[in-house]
Amino acid sequence: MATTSERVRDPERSRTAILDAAERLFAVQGYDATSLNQVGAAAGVSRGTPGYFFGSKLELYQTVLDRSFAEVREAVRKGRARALASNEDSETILAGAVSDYFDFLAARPNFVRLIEREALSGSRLPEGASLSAGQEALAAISAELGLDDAPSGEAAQLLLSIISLCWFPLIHARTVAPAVGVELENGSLMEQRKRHVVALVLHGLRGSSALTTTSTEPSSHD
Amino acid sequence: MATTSERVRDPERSRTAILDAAERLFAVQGYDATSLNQVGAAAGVSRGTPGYFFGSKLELYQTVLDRSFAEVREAVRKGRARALASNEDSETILAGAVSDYFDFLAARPNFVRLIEREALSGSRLPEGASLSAGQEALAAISAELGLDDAPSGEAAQLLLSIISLCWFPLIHARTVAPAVGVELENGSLMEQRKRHVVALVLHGLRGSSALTTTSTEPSSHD
DNA sequence: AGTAACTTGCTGATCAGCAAGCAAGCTGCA
DNA sequence: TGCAGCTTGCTTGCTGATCAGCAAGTTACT
Repeated sequence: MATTSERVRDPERSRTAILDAAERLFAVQGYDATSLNQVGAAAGVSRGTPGYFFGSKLELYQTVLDRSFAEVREAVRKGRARALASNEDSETILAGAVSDYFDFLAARPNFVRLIEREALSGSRLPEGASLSAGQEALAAISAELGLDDAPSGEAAQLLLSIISLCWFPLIHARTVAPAVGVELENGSLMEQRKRHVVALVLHGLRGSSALTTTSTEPSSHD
Repeated sequence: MATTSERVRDPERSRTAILDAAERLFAVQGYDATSLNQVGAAAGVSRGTPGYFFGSKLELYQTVLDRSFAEVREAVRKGRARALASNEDSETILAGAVSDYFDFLAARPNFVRLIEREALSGSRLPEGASLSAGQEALAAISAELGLDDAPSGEAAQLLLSIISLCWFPLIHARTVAPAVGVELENGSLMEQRKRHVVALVLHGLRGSSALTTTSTEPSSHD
């Protein structure tokens, strides 16, 4: 109180504020379109402070990415643990997992946009962080489908389809979706979309070789 | 001497060369990261020529987009006409359409990237061009499923799922796909992905209400 | 000779990174 | 206890580079 000068020094708070601001700005505007000036202003510090804490714009960006991946990785781990501890049947677990993943992405537009921009920039994802999350998810779904090794890659293909279906409407809610007659701009319409995705995955699963090994030719297993 | 022919003047050729170069550069690098200098160089003209023909960078970009949409619209129209003229059953037509759409997108990475960047920029698509292509595709699939009016939006939801599944692997072949154990970097791996997508859509269709609840049983259902 | 098809010079704006500066607190020593 | 001197947190001035758009110039074709 007596020491309430204009600025309270708190490097941890500054660091976090800068990371939060940078994550949002990089996600919304992209890397190039975001200036350190903007990041500083949004974080309530000066133009030079992001550089002071993170060295360079690029290092700041990489720190943002790392933090996001860590969060995703943690979420996948927890989701898997919950599924393992559950007593539901495979279909119910899978339906719940798809629904949860849909909601997870919907709640993290910054993450989705950052990855999307990474993809457009042509770069690969940092192998450690992304692979560990992806492989954990793959292990979970493989186990659930009883395809632990899955040399055919069926589980991986299905997982990629689930991600595709959950991911796309978030990115293209204002572009492709309305063009084909699907409105997604409010929550209940997005819920409807989610139900369709869950149903499609379940129906696809029932008819696929993953559980029945009968539908498609087991052509070149050797 | 008389015609040193170092430069042949040909405005039509220059225009097209500039549009081609701009389409590629905008798709690969994005709007902001692409300078008119680069466009001119890639098109074999000087730094000022793109501005001379198109007025401004923004007008050049919009012309690029318009040209791309026109091509897509035409492709959808032809695909629909072909499907209408065919005598195959619904499932076969749908499987072929999904496969063709997958290949169509794979052959047009510039288009996919341009739309993706539009989505990330937050802008909507030009209503005329995108709606006409999307609604035409929707009409085609609705007719095929016997859901001409489809107040439930089932056909639109399915169409959006098809687009999601075909679109996503093209964008995320180097990001999400390898993270979950799906490699897509060569043609045969992409073919495998396509087969999975077609199978998933067909299985999902068989189990969905689209064919089983609303209309009379189609003749093909086993 | 006239006009369309280009090119080149210029201007003001923006940005990242560096370096210098300033201020807030801490540490050690009297 | 007090204060000098140092470290850390943070700001501001500067520099070289890039870019879009415009104006003025130049070349080719009719």
